[in-house]
Amino acid sequence: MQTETPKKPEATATRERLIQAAMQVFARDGLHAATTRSIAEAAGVNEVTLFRHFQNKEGLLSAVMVHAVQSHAQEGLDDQAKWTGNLKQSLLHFGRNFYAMISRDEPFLRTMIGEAGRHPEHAKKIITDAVRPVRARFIANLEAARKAGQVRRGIDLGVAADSFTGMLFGGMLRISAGCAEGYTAEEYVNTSVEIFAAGLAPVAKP
Amino acid sequence: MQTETPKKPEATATRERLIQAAMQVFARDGLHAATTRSIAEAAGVNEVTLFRHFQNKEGLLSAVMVHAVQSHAQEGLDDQAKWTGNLKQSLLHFGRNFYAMISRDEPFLRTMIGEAGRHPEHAKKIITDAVRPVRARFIANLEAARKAGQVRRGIDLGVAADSFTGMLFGGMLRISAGCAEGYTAEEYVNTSVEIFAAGLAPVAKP
DNA sequence: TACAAATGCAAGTAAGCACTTACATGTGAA
DNA sequence: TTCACATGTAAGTGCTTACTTGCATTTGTA
Repeated sequence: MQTETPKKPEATATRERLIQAAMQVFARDGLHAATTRSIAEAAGVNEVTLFRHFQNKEGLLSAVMVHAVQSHAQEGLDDQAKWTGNLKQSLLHFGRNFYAMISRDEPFLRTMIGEAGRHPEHAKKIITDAVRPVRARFIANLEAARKAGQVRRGIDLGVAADSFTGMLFGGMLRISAGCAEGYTAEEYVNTSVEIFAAGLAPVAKP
Repeated sequence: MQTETPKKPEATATRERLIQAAMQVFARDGLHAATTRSIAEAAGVNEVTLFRHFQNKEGLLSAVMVHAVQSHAQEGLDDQAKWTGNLKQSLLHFGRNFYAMISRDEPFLRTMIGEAGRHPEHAKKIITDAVRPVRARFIANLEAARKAGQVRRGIDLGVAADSFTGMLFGGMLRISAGCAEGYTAEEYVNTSVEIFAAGLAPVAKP
């Protein structure tokens, strides 16, 4: 029994297969309804192997969270746009990337939202380690845009950043649930960016 | 045994107490983790009484959904503002009411979002019966504002309406989870409305 | 008073759950 | 060859779950 620190590379592979499977089953069935049996089955290993790698179901969940945060922290780093030019273009680029990211992990995010009140420590970890850096760089970009005269004053950029991502997030939840009436995800992002960019732009002096 | 159609008024009262308790326990523990035992305990009745009123747990959940939709459909009707005057004021009034509403039912909504993929029929019902009428009137109000020259052209008002409510909804999720950094819910709504109103306003001609 | 509806109470069922124990099998390195 | 590591297999533990059955008790009504 090796639990938590496998020596051989094949053990590490099994461990990662379990984490991947757990992420999918957790997202599909919910944290509570997901059974260790079904997770092991999805990973193609015996249920006992699951308990040899992780002390219990909670330990597996923690490992899933760590993995989810790590895989998210590595992306979004390819955003080296200028943000000092056309604000609408920059917002559109960021917004599309952001929407694609949250849309890809929609089932998992949905489960996490539903369970956030029941597992505050995991929710906090995701926020702290995964969304905060993305948010910080977005805010910094907005500040750069403001210095370039693209954003008017009198608006808290931290709140504005959360309004923008919240708008995309709320829309993604609606659209992925099939409750968007008469428009596509792309149209939603485009229109949202259109409104938001105009809302941030300095007022035109007559 | 009477199941589903009580004759005496006291039976109806018991049934409603069970529905109220179920709504709370479902929201607190999640649809799957909530047990019939704890629901009956929260309602102050015997567990057997629960099964005498509803065939099974699923039947209770359906009754909860019907009740939630009905109670929501009755509110929000006190919005007889003009919408042809100051757009920002109208949006602020609507936004505050909307935020207060979703904030009050936050645990329940959170659970529903998490479970929407697992119970599509219930999610659809909530959308169709509860959010669609509110959305329709909001859109109609935006159209009235546009006719009054308060909203520029070239923007799909259906998408805009969903962007606005999505923005408030996404912010509510963040704030209620304690992940808002350095601002209150009121500041969030104010800034969101500020940006959104400016984003919808007609461009100032030089 | 008699009756039926509504509830409580005690007990139990069958199934599923997380998790454990004991033992056999395969594999790569010393 | 040997041996520790990794996994599989089989069986079982104790607990909880949704849900049921039978019977006693209250309560409004005719």
